[in-house]
Amino acid sequence: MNELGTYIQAKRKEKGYSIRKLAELAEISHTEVKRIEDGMRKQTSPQVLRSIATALNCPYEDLMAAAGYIDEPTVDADATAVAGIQNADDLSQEEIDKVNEYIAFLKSQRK
Amino acid sequence: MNELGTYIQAKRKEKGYSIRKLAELAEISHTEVKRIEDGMRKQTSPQVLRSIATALNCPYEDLMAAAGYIDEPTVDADATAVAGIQNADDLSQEEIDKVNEYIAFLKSQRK
DNA sequence: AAATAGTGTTGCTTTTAGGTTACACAGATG
DNA sequence: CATCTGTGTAACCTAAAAGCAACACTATTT
Repeated sequence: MNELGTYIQAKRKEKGYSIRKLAELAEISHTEVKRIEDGMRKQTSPQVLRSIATALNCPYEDLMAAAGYIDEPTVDADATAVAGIQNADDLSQEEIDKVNEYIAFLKSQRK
Repeated sequence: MNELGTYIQAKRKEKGYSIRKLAELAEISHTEVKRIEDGMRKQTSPQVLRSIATALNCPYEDLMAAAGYIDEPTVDADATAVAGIQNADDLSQEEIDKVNEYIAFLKSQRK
């Protein structure tokens, strides 16, 4: 079983779905779900991955990454985006370093 | 002709390649290149797109986006990622606000 | 115990991505 | 003029993705 199959099966069982239930939600055949989980597909189409991602309510990018179609979005990249830090696009390297220092300072001040 | 086909053909002609030359560089059949350019493929595989991107020396992500497989990387999202701000994933809202204030302060100090 | 519904699994069929070959038309070269 | 070489295009074939139908097994229900 490959990475994609492992990922999908884990998510599916986590949700308590049967193969058929997931297939129904994703509007694809249940045999296809099984074959993907078993790693019997060399090139599962992005279209199908998108359907499964929607059905599992998990990020499409994760499935694409598990399938080897894109690089894993780095944790740091996502984290900073989620964090809501604004207007950091045109900072110089010195300024970035200062911001990172400041973040470290803030964390050290936590009680 | 769809977006992907238009993009690839434009890049190909820009490089002065014939259909056959591009196919040779990408190590796929020239008929497949033509069909993709003509938009006769519903689901061109990411594998093939990767080969074409390499042959054309253009970003794979652009082809994936043109095919509708991924979203165009948003400028803002990339900007914060590129900025290199670290360990901001677990900041509280107050801390984020302070960081944003600090960034504004740094910018105001520029001469 | 028999019927029913749910589960995973497997063979068969259809559809389509991709390759191989061949065609028609140009321009260059003998 | 005839032959090669490169261009795009189209017909045919193969392999793989995806769907359909049926199987075996379990658990529940009548």
